[in-house]
Amino acid sequence: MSVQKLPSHSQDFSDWYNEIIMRAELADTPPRVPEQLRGFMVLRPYGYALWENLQAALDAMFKATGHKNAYFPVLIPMSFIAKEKDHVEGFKPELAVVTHGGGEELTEPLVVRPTSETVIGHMYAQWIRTYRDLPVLINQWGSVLRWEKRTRAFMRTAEFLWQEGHTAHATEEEAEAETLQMLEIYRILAEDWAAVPVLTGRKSESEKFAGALRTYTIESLMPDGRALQSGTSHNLGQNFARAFDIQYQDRDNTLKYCWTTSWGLSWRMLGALIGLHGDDKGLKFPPKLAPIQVVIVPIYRSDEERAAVMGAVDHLKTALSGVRLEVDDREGLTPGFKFNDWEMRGVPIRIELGPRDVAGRVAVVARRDIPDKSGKESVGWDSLGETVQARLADIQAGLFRTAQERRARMTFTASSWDEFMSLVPESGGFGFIRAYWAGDDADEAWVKQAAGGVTIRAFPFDQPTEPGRCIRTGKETTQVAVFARAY
RNA sequence: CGGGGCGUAGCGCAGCUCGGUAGCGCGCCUGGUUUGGGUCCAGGAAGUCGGAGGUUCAAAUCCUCUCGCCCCGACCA
Repeated sequence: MSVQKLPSHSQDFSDWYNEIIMRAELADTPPRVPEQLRGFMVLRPYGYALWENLQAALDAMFKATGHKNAYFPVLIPMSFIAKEKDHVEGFKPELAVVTHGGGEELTEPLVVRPTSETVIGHMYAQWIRTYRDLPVLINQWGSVLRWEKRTRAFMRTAEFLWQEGHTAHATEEEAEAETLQMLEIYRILAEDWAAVPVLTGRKSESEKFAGALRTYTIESLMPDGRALQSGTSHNLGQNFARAFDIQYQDRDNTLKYCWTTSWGLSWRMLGALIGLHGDDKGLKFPPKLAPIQVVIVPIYRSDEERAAVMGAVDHLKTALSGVRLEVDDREGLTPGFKFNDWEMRGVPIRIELGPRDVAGRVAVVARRDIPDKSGKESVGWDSLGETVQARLADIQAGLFRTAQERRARMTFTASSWDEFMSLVPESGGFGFIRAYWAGDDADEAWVKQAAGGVTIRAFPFDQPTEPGRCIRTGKETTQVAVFARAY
């Protein structure tokens, strides 16, 4: 309930982001003792409610595509992690290791899961016997731990809440179809629920998941022009099946290795929607995920007025059943204060209800996405429910459209290395650059070095039909890559 | 891990150059007042001055070491 101004969303995005998360009571910082205990985050009730809404939407889509939820242990034997060569190399630097239990030194160190392919692979090896057992379609909601060096609330934390899906299939085609299907579900969550436009595509060799055959990604673009990898789906090929001996007996009576996939989306998606939709007044939550969709601010002077207004509030509550509603009946705060407070917290619609409105059996409906008076309208009680639904849908669509337009303004194409470099500032984000690419791992590393941390975010699904020249090698190619600096 | 900035009440900061025992704004508590865009008034609570060591009669202030936070890099599904 501070009256301090927020940092500017467009000018000082980093400051704005850190500040709004604390101010809106989405998250807080836990104690840092010992000093190495860094990068953890307390998710407060308002932030958790946002996560629950996201979770509900995503979980429903998982269930609708035949997946079931299960749960696996947090601690994984070190030897499991080491079974897949690329996997251990990728994760070793960020593992937290438990060496003691019950006061005794363990015979083998245990790793706090950085992801669960290994334990789940181990279990699948025991559960899968025949082609009739396939496919296995399981998802886990939980948290994982990766000892990250540079952390940032929601976007990169040491421990994070997420879901990880793990599936096993008889054929490569099925596994690939599953991988792409889950990426599409992530796209729907991002765009239709979080109102976050995302670029969909495949990761380069050097950016793919440790142990995967192919990694697909959804990439969003923050207002400061940095890319944020917002969800990934991996076709693991037979790498984990071989490492954990996940085999099935096929119709032809021979033993075959399964094809497995994994896919994960974390609370980083919340970071994306928090960062993307805000303005200098605070958050703007997309209605479909907003913890509070509508807040009613009652206005009165005398006790009689109070009684009349609060009576009307009860009436409106009934009219608005089905929306996530909060009544701000806090005493001693002026309406103006409450207006600003709820705007800061990102509530899409505010209803102002005072004696004048009660007399006319109307209420003032104010939109978070349209500032000041122009976003207000007086609506009769009878049509209030209908109007609110319509405005919520309109706000949802508007947030997405605005974000899409901004992304379009920050998406460039480069047809030569010089042109590419002219688009890249010395530091900080600048947007997406589309460019023809025929380079290899070494070329990618070279670009990263030469352009100060710019990487290939994805080879987008949206590819050109005309060939062009690779900005690095000069070779003719039909492949386009999208480059950016990432979070 | 490199470069830069900063640690003083819950939050934002002043005081440090030139040592003398801590202050401002917001928030918080109490009472009153106000309530259609961040009410006003009065009273009050709250700080090992990031930590350790040193110099000194005396340290927020000077010296040494150390820890943390933020920003920019490196690292990172």
